[in-house]
Amino acid sequence: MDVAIPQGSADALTIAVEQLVRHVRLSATTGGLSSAASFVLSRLAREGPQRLTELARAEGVSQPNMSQLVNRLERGDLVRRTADHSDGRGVLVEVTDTGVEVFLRRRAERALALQQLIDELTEQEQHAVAVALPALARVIEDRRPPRS
Amino acid sequence: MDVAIPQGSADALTIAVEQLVRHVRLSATTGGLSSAASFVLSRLAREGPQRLTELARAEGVSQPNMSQLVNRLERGDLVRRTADHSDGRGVLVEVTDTGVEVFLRRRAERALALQQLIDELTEQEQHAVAVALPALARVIEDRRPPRS
DNA sequence: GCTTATGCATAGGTGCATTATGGACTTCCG
DNA sequence: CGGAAGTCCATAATGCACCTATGCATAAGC
Repeated sequence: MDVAIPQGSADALTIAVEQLVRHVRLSATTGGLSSAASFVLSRLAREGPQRLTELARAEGVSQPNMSQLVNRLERGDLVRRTADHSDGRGVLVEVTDTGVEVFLRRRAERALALQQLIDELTEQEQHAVAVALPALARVIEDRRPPRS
Repeated sequence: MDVAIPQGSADALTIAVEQLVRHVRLSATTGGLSSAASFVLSRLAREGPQRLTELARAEGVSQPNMSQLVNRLERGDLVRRTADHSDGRGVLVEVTDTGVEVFLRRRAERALALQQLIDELTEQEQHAVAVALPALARVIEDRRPPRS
């Protein structure tokens, strides 16, 4: 069975990405805030209260999933459900002060962990990372156009 | 609430990483082989049959988790449990032909998806990605030293 | 005002992770 | 040799993150 991986190939990069993904997910446990939860808090902090369905679409997950996620966040006093006065069906999700605080702390922790990784790279590699990661994030963002 | 992100900072890179993580996880569903499963198949294909505990340690997950994961893989005919004749307690996990095939197909799919992202980058950014991702994978690998 | 569409919650299922626990086997040592 | 200790693995119970299917409530259309 030939599973060898040519250096620098798309396969090699794929494996590197998966390694990175796994590392982030495993180290994410510390701090008690999952990746999904962090994304939601980040969005709410950036853009203010939002409709639940809006959140689900923006995060690319199903509406029931977002309902559950908001439930968990609500249990931890990180977000709050409020009524939408302009639409009796709607629910506005709003980040709490605690939520902002926890989110910022977690983001700092993650940044520190990433920095520790980056510190072990050569200078050239560090520069490559500073270019590559935002570039990838950019095309990922562009790829999910707001299907309003 | 100030959640602004300075360009190029560790925070910005952290967010880029999380974007990448989310993208991979969302696109991972297609193909029916999770990240964890893929890692195990990859290792078994590369290194041959291994002890369950060995796998768990190598992948950095708990032993019960690996038990369950092997159960699921076994259900899908992707791996096989065999007895370790030199140790009655042990279980050797072995990838099946189907497992290798499925794994290779999935890896090709992921590589294609990544390639599509990379194709949208500038040439300079592409070069940065080719340097940065393997470098990060390397330091992540180094960071999990074999605590025998 | 009735029908249709939308927003959300709930139920039920899967996968991935954890800790706690127990059974089977090996190993070590007296 | 035989009992104690350690190792390997499985199971149980729990939590999060995802899904589809379904149903209720409200809004919007005719």
